[in-house]
Amino acid sequence: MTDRPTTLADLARVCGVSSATASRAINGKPGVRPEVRERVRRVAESIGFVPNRSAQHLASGRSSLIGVVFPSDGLRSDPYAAAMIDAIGRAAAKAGFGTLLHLEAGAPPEQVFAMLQRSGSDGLIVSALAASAMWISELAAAGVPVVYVGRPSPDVDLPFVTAESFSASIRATEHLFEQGCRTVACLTGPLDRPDARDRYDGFVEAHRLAGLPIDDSLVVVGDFTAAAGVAAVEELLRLGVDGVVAANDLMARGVVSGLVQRGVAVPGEIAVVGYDGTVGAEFPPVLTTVRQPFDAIGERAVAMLIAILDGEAPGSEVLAAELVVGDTSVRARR
Amino acid sequence: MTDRPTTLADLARVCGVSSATASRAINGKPGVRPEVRERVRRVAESIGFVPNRSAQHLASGRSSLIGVVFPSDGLRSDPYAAAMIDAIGRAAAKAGFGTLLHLEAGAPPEQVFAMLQRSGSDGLIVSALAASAMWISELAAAGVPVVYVGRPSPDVDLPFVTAESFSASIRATEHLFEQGCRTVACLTGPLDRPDARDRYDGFVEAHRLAGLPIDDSLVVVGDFTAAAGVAAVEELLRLGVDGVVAANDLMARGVVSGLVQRGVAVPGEIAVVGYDGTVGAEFPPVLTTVRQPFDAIGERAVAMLIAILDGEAPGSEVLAAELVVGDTSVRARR
DNA sequence: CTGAAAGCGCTTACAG
DNA sequence: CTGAAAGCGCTTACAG
Repeated sequence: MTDRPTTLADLARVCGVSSATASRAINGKPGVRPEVRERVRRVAESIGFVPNRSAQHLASGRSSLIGVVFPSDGLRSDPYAAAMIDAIGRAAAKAGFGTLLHLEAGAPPEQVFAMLQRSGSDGLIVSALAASAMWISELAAAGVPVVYVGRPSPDVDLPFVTAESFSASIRATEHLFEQGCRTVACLTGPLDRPDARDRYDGFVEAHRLAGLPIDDSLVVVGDFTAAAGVAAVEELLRLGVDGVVAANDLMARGVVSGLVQRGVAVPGEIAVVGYDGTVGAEFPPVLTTVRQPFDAIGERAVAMLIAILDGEAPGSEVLAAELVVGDTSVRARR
Repeated sequence: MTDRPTTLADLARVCGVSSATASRAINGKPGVRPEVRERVRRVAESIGFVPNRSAQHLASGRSSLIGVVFPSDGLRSDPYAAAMIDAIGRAAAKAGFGTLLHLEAGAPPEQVFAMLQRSGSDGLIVSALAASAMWISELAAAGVPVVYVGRPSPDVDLPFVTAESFSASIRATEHLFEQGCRTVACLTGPLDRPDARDRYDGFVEAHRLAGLPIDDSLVVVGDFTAAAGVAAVEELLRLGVDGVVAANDLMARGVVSGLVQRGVAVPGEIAVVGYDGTVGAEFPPVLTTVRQPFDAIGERAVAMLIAILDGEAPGSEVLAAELVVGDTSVRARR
C-alpha cells in the first residue's frame, strides 16, 4: 500500500528469527518461547509491521473479509438498511473482519454472482431484502458460508437472525387498543416477505386475542417505502380508522406526514405505530415504534458466520424487539 | 471460496496454453492471437473460472479494492452518509473495484490507522466528516492514494470532490427572499467544517447582494443532527424569523417538525430550506432543499482515485448542486 | 504471439 | 521450541 512496505521477512531478519517463528509469534500460534514472542511483537510494533492480507489469504485460505449484500436502493432510501449495515460493520470489525459492501444496484444476476465469487470474502451476510436470493442459494450450495439478516423466504434453507415480528406486532396492536383505538388498520409490507407476513399475522392475532372481528379491508398492502405510507392515507381516511400499525418506520412516517398534511390530528384522531426504531423515528412527532436490536443482530450474524467457518452449523435466531412509545400513539383515554 | 475453485492453471490446461497466455487473454492484455483469446474466454466462462483477487493483488500489487471511510454514527443517523456510500459503492463497482467499508465507530486512532493499512485497498475515499483526518494525512504522506468526499479542513492538502455550497446557499437564501421572507435565520453546521462555513458564507453574501443588513443573532450554530434542528426552534421563534436556511436536511426536518409541533405554520409563518436532497426530504411536507449530485460525486471521486493510481495528480472538483423547491418554502406573495 | 520461471508475502506441514 | 521449504494463485519481465 505504501512505497516499500515492511514484510514478515523484514521483521524476522531484525529479530534474528525465521519468518515461520515470526508468523507464529504475531498470530499467537503455539510453539514460540514467550520471550521470543514478546520481542517479535514489540519489534513489529516499533517498525510498523502490518501483515499483507492478500498474502495471508493466499497462504491460509482465510481472507478475514465478510461480504455484506444489500439492495442498493435500500441503503439510499431506508434508514433500516443503513443501521443494519452499520451494525454488521462494527461487529465484523470487532471480530477482526473487514467488510466488503455489495450493493445490488439492479445489476444483472450473473454479475452479482460473479461479483460475490470474485470478492474473495470468507462468507456472506445477506439482507432478506436482497433480490439475489436464488444466486445466494447457489453460492451457499457451492460451499460459501451464508447468514441472512432478516427472515428469508421459506424456500431459502439458510441460517438467519431476525428480530421478533409476530409477538412485537401483537404488542403494537394491543398498545393501540389500550389507547382506546377501536378500528385499527394494518399497513403491511409485501406479504411474500416472511418478516412482513409475521407482522401482519401478529396484527390478526391481537384481534383474535381481544375477541375483535377482523375486517380484511383494514389491511392495506404497502412496499416499505415512505411513498406507500403517504399513498395509503386516503384509503385509511375512507376506512375511518382510528389507529394504524405500519410494518416499518418509513411507511409509518409517511402516514403521519400525510395525515398531518391533511389536518388530521395524530394521535388524537388517528394513532400510528411503526417498526424498526431507526433514528428517523426520533424527531417530532416521535414515532411509537418497535425497536429492532440492530447491534445484537449484527453481532449474532457475524458470530454465526464465524461458527460456520469453524465447521459448525448454527441454528437461526429470533431476537427480542421492544415497543418504544413515542408521540404518535399516546392519547387521552376515552 | 468454494470447495476446490478452478484456477488459472486449470483454465490454461483445458485450453492447452500456458497460464501466462491465459492470464493475458482474460485480462485483455496485448500479445495474444485473437482466436486464442476468444477461446480462452469462452472456456473460462463455461467452466466458471473466477480469478482469485488476493493472488492478483499479490502478484500485481493492485487489489482492486477501494476503502471508504465514514464516521460510524453518520451511517446510522444521517441519510447523507448512506446516500454517499451508496453512490461511491456503485461507482466503484462500475469501475471494477470492490468497496471496503471502514466505519470509525469511535475506535482509537491507532486502530483506525492499522485497520486502514491492513485493509490492503488500493486507495481511500474519505468523508470530510470522518474524524481520522490526521491519520488519513499520515497515510497519504506514506503513499496511500486518498480522495476526500466533501471539503476537508484547509490544512488537509488532498484532492476532494464536493457539491457547490457557497452559491447554492446564496440561491437558497434568495429563494426565501423571493417568497417574501424578511427576517431569515441561518442554522449552520459546525463552522470549522469548510462545507458548513461555505453555506454560512453564502447566506451572508445573499444578504449583501440584496442590500440587507445581517444580524449576527440570526445565525444559530448546529451540528447537522435532527436534534439540533428541534433544539433551535425555540430560539428561532424568539428571534421572530420568517425563514430559515439550514445547512442540511436533517436539521431542516428537525426545525419543520418542531415548528409544526408547536402549531407554527410552515411555510406560512416560517419558510424552511434544507441542504442534501436525500430521500428523507421527499415525504410531506416535502422539504425545499439543495440537492447534492450524489452519483456524480461518487463517480468523480472514484475516477480521481483511479487517476492517482495511474500516477496522475487530479485537482479537486466542485460540482453544481440544484435548488429543489418543495412544500416548506412556497407561500403566497405579500 | 507464446511459454518457462521467478516472485508477490504469507502459512503450514515436516523435520529436527 | 525453531527453521528450511513448499505452496497458495496469480502477473510479469525475459527469452524465444
